[in-house]
Order: sequence, then C-alpha cells, then structure tokens
Amino acid sequence: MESKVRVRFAPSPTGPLHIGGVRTALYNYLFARKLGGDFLLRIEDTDQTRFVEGAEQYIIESLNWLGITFDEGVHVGGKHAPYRQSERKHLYRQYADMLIASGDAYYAFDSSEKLDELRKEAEVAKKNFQYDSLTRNNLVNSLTLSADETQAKLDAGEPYVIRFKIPENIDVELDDLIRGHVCVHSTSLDDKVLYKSDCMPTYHLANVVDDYLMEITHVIRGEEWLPSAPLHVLLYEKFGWKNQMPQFAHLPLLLKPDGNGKLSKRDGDRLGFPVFPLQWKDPKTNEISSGYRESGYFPDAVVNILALLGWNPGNNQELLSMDDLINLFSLDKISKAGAKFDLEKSKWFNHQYLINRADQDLAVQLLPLLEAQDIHPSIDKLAKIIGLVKERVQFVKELVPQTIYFFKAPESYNDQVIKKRWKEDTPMHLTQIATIISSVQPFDKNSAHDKVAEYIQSAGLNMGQIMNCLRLSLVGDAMGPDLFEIVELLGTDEVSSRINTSIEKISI
RNA sequence: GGUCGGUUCGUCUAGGGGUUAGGACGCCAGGUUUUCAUCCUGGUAACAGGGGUUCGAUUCCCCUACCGACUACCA
Repeated sequence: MESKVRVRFAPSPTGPLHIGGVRTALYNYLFARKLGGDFLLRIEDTDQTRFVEGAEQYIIESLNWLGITFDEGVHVGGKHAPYRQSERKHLYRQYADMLIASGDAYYAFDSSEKLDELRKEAEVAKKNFQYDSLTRNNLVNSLTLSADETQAKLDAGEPYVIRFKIPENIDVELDDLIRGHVCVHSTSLDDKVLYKSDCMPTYHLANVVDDYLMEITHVIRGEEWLPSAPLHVLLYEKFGWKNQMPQFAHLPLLLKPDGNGKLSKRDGDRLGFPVFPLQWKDPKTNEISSGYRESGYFPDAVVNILALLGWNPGNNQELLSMDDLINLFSLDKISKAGAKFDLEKSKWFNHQYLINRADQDLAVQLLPLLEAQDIHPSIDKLAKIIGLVKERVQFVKELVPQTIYFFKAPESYNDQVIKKRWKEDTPMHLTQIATIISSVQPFDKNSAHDKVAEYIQSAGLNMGQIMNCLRLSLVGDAMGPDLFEIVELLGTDEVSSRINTSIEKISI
C-alpha cells in the first residue's frame, strides 16, 4: 500500500515570513489537502545567532490569517513532537556519529578564521576554496590526524565540527518533480558541515533526519535548495534510508519586480507593495514593514494571487477559492521559471474579491473607518450604500471617500467641474429643482427623476450640464452612483440644504 | 570563477513538430451611463540569438547570450 502523503513547511524563525515563503507553505498545503495527506509545521531554529523574537508567532499568525492549516506542528502538537529543532537537539548527534562510524563523516578542527583566510587567498587567485576531497588532506581533521591525535584533541575539548565526506568521482542523481532529472558530479560538491561546534546540527543534517523521522514523503521547497539537494540525496543513501527518501520538488523563485534577484525580506516596502503577509515591527530597530492584511488585502485574494504565481489550474479560470485550488492543484502545473509579482494585477484581484463580498461584511469592516471620522451610520444603511458604490474601489479603505458624502455635506467643490459646468443661471435652476424634488410626496426616485428631467427639458437645458451641477452640490465632485439613489438616501431636506449651501459657496 | 537551474506579449501565463501563437492584468480606442467607476466591443504587444534534425521548429538536440540560485560552523 502506498504510504500516506506527508509534507512539511519548515521555516526558520529569523524574521517575518515573506510572500515567497508563504507561497511555499501554500503549495505544500494544497498538495497535502488534494491528496488527503498530512501537513506539518516544523521550526528550523538551529542557528541561535539568527533567532528573532516573535518570528515564530508571526509565521503561525500569518498562515492562520490566510487559512493555511496544519495537522501537526509546533503550535498544534502531533505524534512526532517536538516540532522545534532546538528542542530536538539531543536527537541529531547520534546520526552524525553513525556517519563517522561508517566513514562517511569526520571531525574537522580547522578554525573559522583559518578557513576564511583560505577563502580569501583563493579569491585573490580568482579561485574558489572548497573543503573537499582535494583540500581536506591538507587540513586538520580526523582524516589527516592519527586516531590517537584526534582522540587527544577531542579529549582536550578542542572545538570541532563534523563534516560529511563527499564520495569521490561519482554522479549524484535525483529526479525532481518539477525540474526533471538532475545530475551533479560529486567533485563539485564540498564536505558540508553537518554538526557545528556549538553542538547544533546544520540545516542539512537536521532537515534530513527530521524529514526521515517525521516520515515526510515529499519535500516541496524553494529553488534555492536545489544546489544542496545532491548532498541530501547522499545523506539519505549513507544513512541507509534510500527507500524512505522523499521526492523532491523545487519551486521557482519569486523575483523582485524591478529587475534582478529573488525577492527578499530586505526589499520591504521599497517596491511599493508589501512583501509580508502581516505588518511586522522589527523588535530591534522598531522599523515597521507593511503587510497585506494591514494594506487592505483580503486573505483569500492573497492566496489566489500567490497560487497563480508559478502555477496554473490548466484552464483559464483565474478567480479561485481555496477549495478550487485544492481541487485543481497538481505539481506538474508548476512552472520552472521565476515569477515577478504584479502590483496592478494584485489590486485587480482584490477588487474582484471585494465586489463579491457581501455588503453587510464590507459594512462591518468599513464602519470603524467612518467612526474615526465621527460618522455613526447603521450597518444596514451603510450596507445599502456600499452596494451602490463598491464596484468603484479596490480596497475597503477606499470606500471612505465613496460613502462619506452620504453622511456629510461636501466641504469643497471640484474646481474643474465648476469651471466646466457651473453657469450664471445654474443657481436659479438648482433652486427650482430643489423645489421639484421636495414636491414629490411621498418621495420616489423614479418620479423625482422624471419630473426633474421634464423641467430640464422644458427649460431648454442640457441634461448633462445641469445634472452635473446638481451632483456637484450634493457630492462635491463629478462622481458617484445614480444621482436619484443619492437623493433618496439623503432625503429631500438634506438635498435642499446642500443645494442652498452650494449656491452660497460657489461663485464664478 | 565554478556547479546547477531558467528564458512565449511590459507582467502572470496557455500551448507545443504544421495554430490567424490563446487567456488575464495593464495600456489605447469606441459603446453604455446625467458624472466617475463598473460593464460591453475592439486594438496594442511575445516564442532571446545562431546552428542542426526535419518536408516543416516557437516546440526536439547543440552552442552562444542573458537572467537567476548556490558556492558559511545561515537557513
């Protein structure tokens, strides 16, 4: 029987998760849900020097906001707990020792300073220093030292690392679910550190060990890991886990929209759009980076946008709910080339999600923004107004200027419109129209419209001319929904009052 | 520099030995609307270059160019 699919998202808590990481999490999630598998959240905090306070919580909150849920993980527990690598520290040493015992790893005593020096020298000579089969024989390690010498150093408490001994002269092959067959010759690989002098594993050891112990079947991660994938394949082999080795899928990168390189956390707000799901305040510098949530994006819109950056459903459908995505997801529809984020299109997506949201929901979100301006409408009335105007905005916050004139008379009038439409006899006609509107009892927007139109015609006026002036009086600008909808919501008294005010204030 | 990966409209992408190379966003034009927005119609715009293979290449192969990732006791 084919074993159950198990995938993981394994971020480092070194800061806020950026949208590239979010997309990796999303693809893992979709893959797991599609195949009825398990999805795990594992925190890879083996580098104590890069630990950032609050980052783990941020990651969990972000994914939670987006509706990406886990079956096991640091925040929900599970049969493979703990899910934080720092809490699994005691597990890793025995695996490093296994490799030493089999001759596939060795102790290395060279100081970081010494290695840096060698790297610099190589750089000057326009070469690349690598700790590998060529250089390890000239360095201080258990391969060049006698067993007694090595033991003496160990006993004396000298700092050391454990390095993987890359086999010489072989082809390392892997079949990536996205890239296809990839082959690397082992001489281009270096003897990576597996176990650090601070008694913590490096990514390579911890990742492979944990994926094995947690019975991970598919490793879906960013393309930046492709170069170290051969090392991981070798590790599975040397541990004797070849048959349990997960399948790899290396995702294309998310690129900076303005040119070169992969999108990074450092890009912050430089590009005019958030790179983080949630706003992030750096605990050290107090610097604030904007987030999609705070910028007014809907979580399902963000999921939709990200899902389509590097994947397509196989048809022309672009508006996809999480359920749609789960249904349609498959790894073979993932593209190989990196994708640039498109700000304009992401706004369009948000607009689509906004107009499909219920007016009541939008009213609840808009209410606090209006209350901040001392406007306190009922949710029902607000919802009705939103129904009239929502298709003209992309974000909830943009609804403020689109709805505020229903509650507050304009304080200024658009000069351009005045110049274009306001004539000497306009005040007289508007006064007449105010009277006509008031005379419609009980008020009915259709008959009000008919009567006003009748007046305009009989006075020999141009419809657009005078209606725009009326709009200017009521709204302050040449925008907004049907004028008689506005009149109905304002009430005839308010309409008369606004007309009078505009006549007083506008002079030509 | 080395290793690996990539390259279809400005952007996200579909396609794949014979297509008018399709869609979406954006942009432009027209229509609708008393205005703005929406909406509708139309338009703009792409197979990186050179060699093969083939009757035929954007599609397969090779080379070049360009882009990117990696090259830490970071992940």
